[in-house]
Amino acid sequence: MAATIRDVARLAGVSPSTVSRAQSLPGMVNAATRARVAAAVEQLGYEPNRAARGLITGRTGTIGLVVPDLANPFFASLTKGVQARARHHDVAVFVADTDEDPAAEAGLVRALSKQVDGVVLCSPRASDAELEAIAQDTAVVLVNRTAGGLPGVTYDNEDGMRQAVAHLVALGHRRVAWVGGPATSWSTQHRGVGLRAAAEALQAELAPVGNFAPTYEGGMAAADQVVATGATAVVAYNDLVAIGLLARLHSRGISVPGDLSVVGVDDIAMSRMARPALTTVRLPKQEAGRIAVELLLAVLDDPDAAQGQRLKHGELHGELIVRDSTGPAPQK
Amino acid sequence: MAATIRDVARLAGVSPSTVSRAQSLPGMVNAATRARVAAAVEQLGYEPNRAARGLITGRTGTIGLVVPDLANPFFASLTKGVQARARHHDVAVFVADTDEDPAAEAGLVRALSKQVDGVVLCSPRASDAELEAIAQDTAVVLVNRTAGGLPGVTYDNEDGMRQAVAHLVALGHRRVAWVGGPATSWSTQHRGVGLRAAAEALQAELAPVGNFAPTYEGGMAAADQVVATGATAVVAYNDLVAIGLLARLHSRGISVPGDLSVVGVDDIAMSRMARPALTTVRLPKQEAGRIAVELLLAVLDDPDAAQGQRLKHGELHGELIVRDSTGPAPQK
DNA sequence: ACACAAACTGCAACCGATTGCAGACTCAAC
DNA sequence: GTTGAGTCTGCAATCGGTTGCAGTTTGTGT
Repeated sequence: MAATIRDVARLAGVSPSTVSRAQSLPGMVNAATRARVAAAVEQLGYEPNRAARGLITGRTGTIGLVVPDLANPFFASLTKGVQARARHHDVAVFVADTDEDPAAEAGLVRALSKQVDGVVLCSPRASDAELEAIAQDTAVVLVNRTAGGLPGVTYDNEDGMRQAVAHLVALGHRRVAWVGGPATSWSTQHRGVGLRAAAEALQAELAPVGNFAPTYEGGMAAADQVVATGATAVVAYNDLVAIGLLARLHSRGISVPGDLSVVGVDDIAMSRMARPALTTVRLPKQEAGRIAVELLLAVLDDPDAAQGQRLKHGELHGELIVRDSTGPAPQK
Repeated sequence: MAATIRDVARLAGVSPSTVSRAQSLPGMVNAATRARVAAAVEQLGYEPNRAARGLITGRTGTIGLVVPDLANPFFASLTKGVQARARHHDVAVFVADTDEDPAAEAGLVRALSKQVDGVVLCSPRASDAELEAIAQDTAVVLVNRTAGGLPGVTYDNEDGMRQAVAHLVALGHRRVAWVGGPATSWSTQHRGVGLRAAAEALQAELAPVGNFAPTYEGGMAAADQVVATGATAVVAYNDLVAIGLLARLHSRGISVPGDLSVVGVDDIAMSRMARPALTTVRLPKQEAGRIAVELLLAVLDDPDAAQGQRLKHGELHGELIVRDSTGPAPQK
């Protein structure tokens, strides 16, 4: 069994209170005593039990992270960012994966909320009302989503889409297909809006082909519909979908970018390994994770800031990375 | 603030003890009382605080998971397996990522150990002695590694490598290069042993090119050395490395599988998306995660089983998935 | 109506920490 | 030698649960 504060106290010949203070308020205890305590701590390899501390202080030094799918590299990177930042603040992270199941979301947050100080919720599918209800009794920071006045970090999807469309239009494309992700996804909606706005501004035509799973399979499923639109370029919800498109287009003998240009979103590691390497809007994923942690810790330090008017919100910008999957529009 | 057991007790008009028992030992409390408690629980959305329970029972219902790199799809899948199984047992999971830093390992486990019942350690780089020391005061289950008599789950690397070599030899390859992963990696060692044994048995020649980072970059870095060996086929430490090889070989104008056949290990999602699609030894990743959880829970239920003689250990088998990156050896 | 067992329920102690408060000690000044 | 201020340290309460033990009901047999 691991050492408790009492074991340390006994060994150092002081009371548990003194041990506790020696750790957290060193100035308050005599240097000689402090040294004895430090020696005992060292000898026993003592680490305070955060759970117990949490009961008293209300701060467990633990946060939760809820993501739709850890196998999606986008969320894996984001998780790494959260991890890294959390460790930097000496905070532990609970990770939960909803498996893209909206129903599991609320339950997971509820289950988590008791054991953590707050939760980072990524790309939640729940309604605004549900999210605000959750935020009633748990500190919440959203990622890839806005809801009510909840603090969060998002990407400027409109701007990213504008970059993508501008790139395609410059290459001579006039008709651009759009493969959306889950219909309830905030990102899908905002990317759709951004695309429509950009298409209008740049006098291109947008051809949405509907909503698909945000996966490789989703892209495979969407490919033929994309071809049927007669578009010369396509923007996919994310890179996974774009790579699925690439695969299906390849097997149908459609050349990329010769016949069709493909643009993704995210810039996951896989994208530069794709053949052809994928042109995509790079989103700073780890950065988003880091900011989410900072936001959450800030909210925890001053809950009123979040409840009141000055809500915190970070917005990150994507950057178009041009690779080999986009090229001049074919001459008809 | 979330509801506590006292709130529920007050609302139901009973004592906290009764609420506690109504939850855990339903048979011990009157049906009518139990119903009142259940209603109160429902109304308040009460969930017991695991941390507090853990102080008494010694079981927090939480386990830790330590992986080298969450951005590596292999570990992402494994994590999903752990998650899923843990949720099934109503156990929460702390995930920590060491960023492939062996020094961080022990520290993370130490930090985790106070807040969890046990830890699943994936592909640890620490020495056997260090691992056994850790296991002294924390229940540990290893994945991709054996050490002392610690319980764990591993893959039969020898058999997987045998399948790969047999496949290559059948295609006429006689000289096979081997790109190893981190030198301290248990998997690297066992795959190396398996390859040597298989090569000897099948009268092929093995050309090891050294140790590389288990990443896409590692593969890029190894490619030219592989070519220099004059081998007609190469087995890579994992799929990430294999895909890195593919990329560098492509840019050097070396045809796969025309000039060189490439085999990976893991079968991550990316592998079937690679061009050419990667032949690889598929390892059941989520399965490993699930088994690790079962093992850990079994150890927790009966610690002596692990300390004593009947140590638990799971071994999984890989399966060669033949895709397009392997073909007949070129005629010289 | 009374005794007695069985079935419930509540009291109080406990887990491992933190922290307000008060007591003990040191030391200097009068 | 007392007094007073200033440090340091320990006592005890507390957090949210769990559980051994004892007390209260309830129901049954006579």
